[in-house]
Amino acid sequence: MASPHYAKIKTFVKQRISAGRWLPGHLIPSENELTRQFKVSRMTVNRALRELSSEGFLHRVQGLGTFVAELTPVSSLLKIRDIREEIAERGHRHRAMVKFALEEPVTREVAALLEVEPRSTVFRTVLVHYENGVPVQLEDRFVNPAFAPDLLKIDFTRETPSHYLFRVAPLAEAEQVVEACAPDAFARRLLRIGAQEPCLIVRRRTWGRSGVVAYAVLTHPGSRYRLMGRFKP
Amino acid sequence: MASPHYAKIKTFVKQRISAGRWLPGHLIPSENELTRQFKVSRMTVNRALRELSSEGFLHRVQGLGTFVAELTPVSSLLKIRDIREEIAERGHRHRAMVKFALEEPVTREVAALLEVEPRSTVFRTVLVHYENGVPVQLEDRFVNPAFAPDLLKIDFTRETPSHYLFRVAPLAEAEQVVEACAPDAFARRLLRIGAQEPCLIVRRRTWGRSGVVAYAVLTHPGSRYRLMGRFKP
DNA sequence: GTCGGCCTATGGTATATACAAGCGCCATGG
DNA sequence: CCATGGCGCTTGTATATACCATAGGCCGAC
Repeated sequence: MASPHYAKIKTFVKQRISAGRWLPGHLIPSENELTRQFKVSRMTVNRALRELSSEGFLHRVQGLGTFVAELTPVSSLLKIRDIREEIAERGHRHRAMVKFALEEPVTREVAALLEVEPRSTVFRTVLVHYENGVPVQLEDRFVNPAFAPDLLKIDFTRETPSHYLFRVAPLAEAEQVVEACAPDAFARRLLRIGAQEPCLIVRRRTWGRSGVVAYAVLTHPGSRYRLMGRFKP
Repeated sequence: MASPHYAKIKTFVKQRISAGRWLPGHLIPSENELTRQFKVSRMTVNRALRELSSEGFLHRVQGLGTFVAELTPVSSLLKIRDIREEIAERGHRHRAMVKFALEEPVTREVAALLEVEPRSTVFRTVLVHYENGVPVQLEDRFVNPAFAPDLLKIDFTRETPSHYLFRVAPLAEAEQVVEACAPDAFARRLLRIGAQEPCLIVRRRTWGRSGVVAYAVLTHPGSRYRLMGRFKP
């Protein structure tokens, strides 16, 4: 066993969380309890839990105990990241459910956004992304078939549309508009939220070398998703 | 001296770095050296340096020593704009209503965000910004008085706090977190919206040369505000 | 019933100590 | 000359202990 004790405790706790045995808000064993379970000193347990807390996995309250942090994933305002990678980076489990993936005639609005002919067809994929079993993003994506003719052959439970598009049409530019909206019935059902829960909607257009590759409407439950950006002017 | 020893050591090291006295690659004093300087135990120094290392400020090599980390490039095209200018640019009328502007003791949360002592006081300004008479932003701002001692003397109906801070403490870095939330009663009343109207909340921290200048919570009615960013990766 | 103080469990910090492990230097011996 | 091992420095980890601060429940006094 090469890795130090505190690392083993961290791994133990992270596994409980990512396996869903300890859900957000769950009170985990106290330092003294873990001290007994792992037969190490309290300082070692303290270090493990303190680090997990600073990494955002746990939430500690003096006098009360240590809780599994609420799911408030933070994603980037400035970079386009694949949600699957983001979730994996947090040590969580990602799963995608494909609602549908097909070729359909464009609406006038989408034609304008994708800069394609009004009577052409585009690919449209609708997926729900889950983090540890909780739906965190409804992805409704329109793709210009000229840039990704094989898109519909992809198994989206293994590779996200976003990741595939990065591969076949490297990102040259992006535009995002962020807003808060009440969810429609479709989003409520797929994200398993109530009508009163606000949603964070990101409308994103991405460009490759020679034009608009995709337009995506990403709907997130307000309580489970945040966007973050840090920058120097 | 409210803050713990390890935090003081962290602050000391960060100041040396941000002041440019210790440049990237510089070998900083060893744990034992700092132990003597600060008259604390080695474990305390170890914690301070270990945390700074995990936060990316330092780089440690067993057997060699602790070095100031190389610069990690952060690029972005995002800008912090003064809302008054934004509204003026759209050809609309801006008006600000000052709800209050005073000095008050910090909460623990704000103390941590502003990186000030837990029992100190900070300036707090609460304003509502109107575009053509319609409320579009509730601004709740906490300011470190050290950077803007004369803040409360400003007439905020003529110059926004944000604009004043740009003048007296030039922006070196910023961090924003965006989320969608239901408005609380206070926001509902000031923004004149219903409970079911989602809000877009931007939490923004801004840095000057030598520390966190302000923390602002900006609440916008979802139907009247959007954030947009366009960028190249 | 209500208020206030006490008790206990929790996490937060600080210390002294110990040993492990990585790196560089240098003396010693071939 | 070079190789090797010892030594001293560094950071990395682990422990036992102590005391502080906070939250919440409990119980008695009023």
